[in-house]
Amino acid sequence: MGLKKGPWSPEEDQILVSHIQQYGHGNWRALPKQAGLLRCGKSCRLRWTNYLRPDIKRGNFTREEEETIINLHEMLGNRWSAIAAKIPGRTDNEIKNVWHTHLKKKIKNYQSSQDSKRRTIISTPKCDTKSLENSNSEQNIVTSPQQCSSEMSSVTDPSMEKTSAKNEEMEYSSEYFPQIDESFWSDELSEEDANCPDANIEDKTQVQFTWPESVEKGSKVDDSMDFWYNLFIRAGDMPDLPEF
DNA sequence: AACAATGGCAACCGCCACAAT
DNA sequence: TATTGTGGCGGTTGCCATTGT
Repeated sequence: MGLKKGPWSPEEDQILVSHIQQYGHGNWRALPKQAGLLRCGKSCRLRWTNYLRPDIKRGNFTREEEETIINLHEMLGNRWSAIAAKIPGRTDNEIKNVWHTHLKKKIKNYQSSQDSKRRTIISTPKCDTKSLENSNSEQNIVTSPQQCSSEMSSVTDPSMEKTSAKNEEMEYSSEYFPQIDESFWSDELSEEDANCPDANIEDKTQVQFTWPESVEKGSKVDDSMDFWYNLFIRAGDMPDLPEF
């Protein structure tokens, strides 16, 4: 009753900081009353942990921090507090925000450019694209590991309904997310990506089968290679794979 | 210059886990 | 064992600044 909400004023910040410096924050619920703040304890705790704590690091995230977030998110998912615990001076809220506003988009763009680079399907005579088509009646092209894996899951469980949220989850799934390289950190498409020969191709069955040069044995891309390998096995033909 | 659309971020909300009673 | 209080977490909202038309 009568509690203030919304943005904190500098005066409120000052009161909270000096009270915590003097008495600590043993009991958040009791704190605002003791400090003379018209805020709920929860609001005080959030303000302190996300903004006023002396060990908070302000300013833009460094490239190393962003990379750490991406790697940890790959391992931990949306466990922001666990991720924050590994990045000194950053809060879970801040990391969550930077993920949703910057990194998610970056990853999406990067994935599409990488998918475009290693897009499948085979123009060599050894590859039987017809059988690929037959194995997938709805679409005659498999454009990405993500798309493929979702389609395969629908094969194993045709009744399964996928919501858009689920699809988005698949889209951002890192199962086939390759190691990031320099191009990831650019907001612009690289010249190479922009000129990617299959970017505008209409007949995607004619797309050349290539692995990106950056792929190295032992990288996470190996998982997707296994995937493609299995797919070709299913399709009944196997293209020549490059040596590493 | 005015308005609309978009993005970034701080703050709030609802839920959950856990400890104390 | 059930209830209550508290802190913590992740998802969401809403404000404000910036950008586009």
